[in-house]
Amino acid sequence: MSTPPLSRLRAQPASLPPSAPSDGTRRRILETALQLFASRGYHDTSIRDLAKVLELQPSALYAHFSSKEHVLAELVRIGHEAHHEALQTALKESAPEPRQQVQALVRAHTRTHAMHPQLAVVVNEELYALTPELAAPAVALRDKSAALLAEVIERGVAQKSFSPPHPRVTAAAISAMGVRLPYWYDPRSALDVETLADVHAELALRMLGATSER
Amino acid sequence: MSTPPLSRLRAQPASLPPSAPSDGTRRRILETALQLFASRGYHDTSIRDLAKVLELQPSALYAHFSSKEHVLAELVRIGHEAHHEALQTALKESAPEPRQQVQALVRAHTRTHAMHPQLAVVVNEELYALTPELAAPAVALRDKSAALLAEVIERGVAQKSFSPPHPRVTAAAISAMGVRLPYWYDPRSALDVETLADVHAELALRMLGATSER
DNA sequence: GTCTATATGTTGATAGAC
DNA sequence: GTCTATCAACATATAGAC
Repeated sequence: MSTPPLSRLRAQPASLPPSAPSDGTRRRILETALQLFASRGYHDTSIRDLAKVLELQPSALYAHFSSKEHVLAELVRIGHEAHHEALQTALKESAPEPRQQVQALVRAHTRTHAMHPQLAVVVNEELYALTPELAAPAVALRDKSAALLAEVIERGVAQKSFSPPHPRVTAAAISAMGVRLPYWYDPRSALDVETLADVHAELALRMLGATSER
Repeated sequence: MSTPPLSRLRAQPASLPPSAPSDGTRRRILETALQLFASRGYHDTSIRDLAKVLELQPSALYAHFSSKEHVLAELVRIGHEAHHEALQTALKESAPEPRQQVQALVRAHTRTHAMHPQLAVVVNEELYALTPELAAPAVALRDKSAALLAEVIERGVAQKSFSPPHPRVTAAAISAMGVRLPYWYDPRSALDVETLADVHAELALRMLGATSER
């Protein structure tokens, strides 16, 4: 780890979604690893660093995870599953019109990234530190999540509710708003998450050429 | 480095902007480091990995850079300077109206990220691997670049050419489109860089509530 | 499930010859 | 400016006692 330079992410308590294990030590390891991986990166965090913060001996960690890589894989799994489930739930609870569905998807996407910024960063920046076998389930979920938005946009274009300048590029731009959030948004700022989600939903509709009608 | 898992970035020839040193070995080191840092990350690339690709002994690198960190620092410097200069030039050559200036800034931002994707990734993901002293000049340039866009938006809002739902969040969303480009855009695809830049400029104007009038 | 102790390989960086 | 050789520190992971 060497001496701490800049931190990649604003310091804040590591936040795991409720789907994470509730068990004692295993959860503590995941939370601490999340904090360290998010601020210094996976490769710059050693098993020793992790054990030190946990006030355990390095060897004790191997009673809970078979390798450092499996700790990361578990975080990546949790992150992708929480994100995908949030999107699916949002879609299911939304009215069937493309306009409302885009709003629902964007709000869920934004909320997830704003409320679990460390997890978002680790999932996005450290996925490629995993062997293809361990990364595969996450990559599959990623594709499914992207398809949810793409399909809604496609439907909106087909029924002329949307008129984006380029559907694929616009979908990427909409996704990017959320993905970049952890790097500048401070959840303790005056701007609360729900307002932020509303603004992102409005920006998405503008990009798609749909008026907001709220 | 261990065995290559997934690559972080689509494989493609490392592309340094013209401002990089033209000299022989020093430039070769930078190009190779850029390729490796972009695909595997700084901390997962060893001096030995770098030397191997260059067909040099590890010790030979120290005749050109005083440390591994200084190689990264040089890449980060080149990347930030090229980006900032592109934005400044775009502004200078643009008409003075906020609408045209936003188009110019977004086009330059997008071109830079599309044409030098590895550099963009390394600059954005590995900046925090540097000690604060080595990172400081880049951080300063970053702030100046962000201010260029913020000021144009502010001016457009003041003179009622723009009506973004939230100027700061909208500025972040506009920037995010470009920053996320390297992760999905393939410069060899049918979508050429100038078309992409046009689409991003149009999306930015839509977010700002300015009609395009092209 | 935690500890002490250690095996085994890799790391960034340097010394000194040519 | 490159080489060979090497140092000291650190890495992940394991063995075996309690």
